Amino acid sequence: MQPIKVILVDDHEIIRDGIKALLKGANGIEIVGEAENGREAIEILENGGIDLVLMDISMPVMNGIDATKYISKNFSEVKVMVLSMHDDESHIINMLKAGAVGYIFKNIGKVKLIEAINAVSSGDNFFAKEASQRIMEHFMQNKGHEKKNGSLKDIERLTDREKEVLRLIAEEYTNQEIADKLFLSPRTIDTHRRNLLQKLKVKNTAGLVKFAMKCGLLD
Amino acid sequence: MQPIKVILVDDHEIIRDGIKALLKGANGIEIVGEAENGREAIEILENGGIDLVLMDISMPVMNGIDATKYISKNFSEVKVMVLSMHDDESHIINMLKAGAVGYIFKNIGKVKLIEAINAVSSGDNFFAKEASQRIMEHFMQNKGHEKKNGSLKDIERLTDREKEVLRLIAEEYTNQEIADKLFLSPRTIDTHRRNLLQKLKVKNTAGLVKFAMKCGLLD
DNA sequence: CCTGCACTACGTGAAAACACGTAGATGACT
DNA sequence: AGTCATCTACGTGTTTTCACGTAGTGCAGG
Repeated sequence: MQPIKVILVDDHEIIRDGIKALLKGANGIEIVGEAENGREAIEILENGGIDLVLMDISMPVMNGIDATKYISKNFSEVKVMVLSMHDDESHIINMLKAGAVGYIFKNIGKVKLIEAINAVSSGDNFFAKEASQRIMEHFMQNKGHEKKNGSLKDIERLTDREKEVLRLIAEEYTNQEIADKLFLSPRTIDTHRRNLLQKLKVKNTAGLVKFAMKCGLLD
Repeated sequence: MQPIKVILVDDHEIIRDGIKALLKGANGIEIVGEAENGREAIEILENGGIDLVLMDISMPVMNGIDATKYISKNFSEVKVMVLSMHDDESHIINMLKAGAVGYIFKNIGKVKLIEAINAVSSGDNFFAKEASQRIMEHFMQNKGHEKKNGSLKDIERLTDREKEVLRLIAEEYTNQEIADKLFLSPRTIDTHRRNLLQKLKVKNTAGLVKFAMKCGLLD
C-alpha cells in the first residue's frame, strides 16, 4: 500500500515538530511538506501528490477556514483534517462547512492520531470527542429550530401588547422611546420585555430580535 | 483495560451472527448481549454495564431512531453506533439528531469495525465514508441557504473578525462571553461592536442581529 | 363572586451596552 | 519610507438592559 502523503499546516514550528515526532515510525504515513499558513499550503498542493492536510485554524495571511474552503473546492481529492486547540462550536461548524472531514485536538496521542489519519484517508470521518459533542449540540439546536410549529406555538402565547413591544424592540427603539410611542411608562415596557424574555426562553435583546424575524413580525 | 461491552441490535439473526464472527478474537471488545428491536435493547441497558450499542435502523416493535433517542436521553453514558444498510441523507441525519455518535455500513470489514468501535467508545465520532458524504451534503445545503438575500455590499466591508463577533452577538452572547471564547479582552469586543454599529449604520444590538440574519450569518 | 389573565407600574440594584477618545502592533501596499 | 487597514486594548462615563419582587386595575368566564 502506498503511504499516505501528509502536509502539516500550522504557524508554530513547535507544533509541527511535535506532530512529526508523534508520527515518526508510523507505518504508511509520510509527512512530505509543511506550511505556515493557508496560502503556503495551497502552493504545495498545486504540485500534486498530497493525500491529506493537517490544518490549524488561526494562522496569519490565510486562515484555516478559508484555506479549507479553497482546498475542498479546488482539490477535491485532498482530505483536510483540522488540528486545533479550539473546541468552540463556531470554529468546528465553520470548518465542517468549509469541507473538513476530521477534527482533532493538539493534545492528541500517537495511537489516536494515526487512527484518525487512517480513517479520513480512507474516506471516513473522524471527529474527536469534544468536536463530536459540539456537532451534536449543533444538531440538537437545529432540532429546536426545526419546530416552526414550536415557534408558532410560542407566538400565539404572546399577547397583542407584547407583540407590539417586541416589534418596536426589533426596530431598534429603546424602552424609553417605545414608552413615548405607546404613551406608557418605561417601567411597563421593561416588564413586557422581561415577560417576553421568559416566554420565549431567550437570554437578551438579540434573542428577541431573532424570534421576531423568524415569526415574520417584521418585514 | 476493561473490554468494551457491546450489544447488537438487529432483527436479522444472520446479521448478528456475521458481526459476532467479525469480532471474534478482537481484543478489548466483548459482545454481551443481543436484541431484535429497540424495546429489547432498552431492557438490556436497564441492567447496566453496557458501553456501546450497535444499532440497526429498521426494526419491528421499536425502530432504531426512537430507540436511540431514548437511549441518549436516559443512558447518556452509552454510545450508540448505527449499523445500517441505508446511506440516504434522511436516515443518517435523523440518527445523528437522535444522538448516534457513529454510522457504519453492514459491508464493513473487520479492521475498520474494530477501529470504529474503539473510536466511539473513547468518545470520538466515527462516520463511514458514505455517511460522511451525506453529512457534508447536509452542511453544504445549509451553506447554500445562507446566501439568499442580503446586503452583500455591506457584509463585504466587514472584516473576518467583525463577522465572527457579529455572529456571536446574534447568538446571544455578552461581550464578556465572546471575549472568553475568542481569547480576547472584553474591551476589544466592545470596540468591534462599536465599529459594527457604525459600519452598518444601526443603533443597537437589535439592528446588528437583524443585519446578521438578513445576510445569513446565522443558520 | 372569584379566579385568571392582560395590562399597567414602581423600587432597587447589578450587569451590559453604548459613547466618546486614544493608541500600540502588525502587515500590506505603494 | 510612509500610509492605510486591521486587530488589539485601555480610560471614563452615561444609558440601557436585565433581574427579582411587588401590586393595582379592568375584564372575561365559570
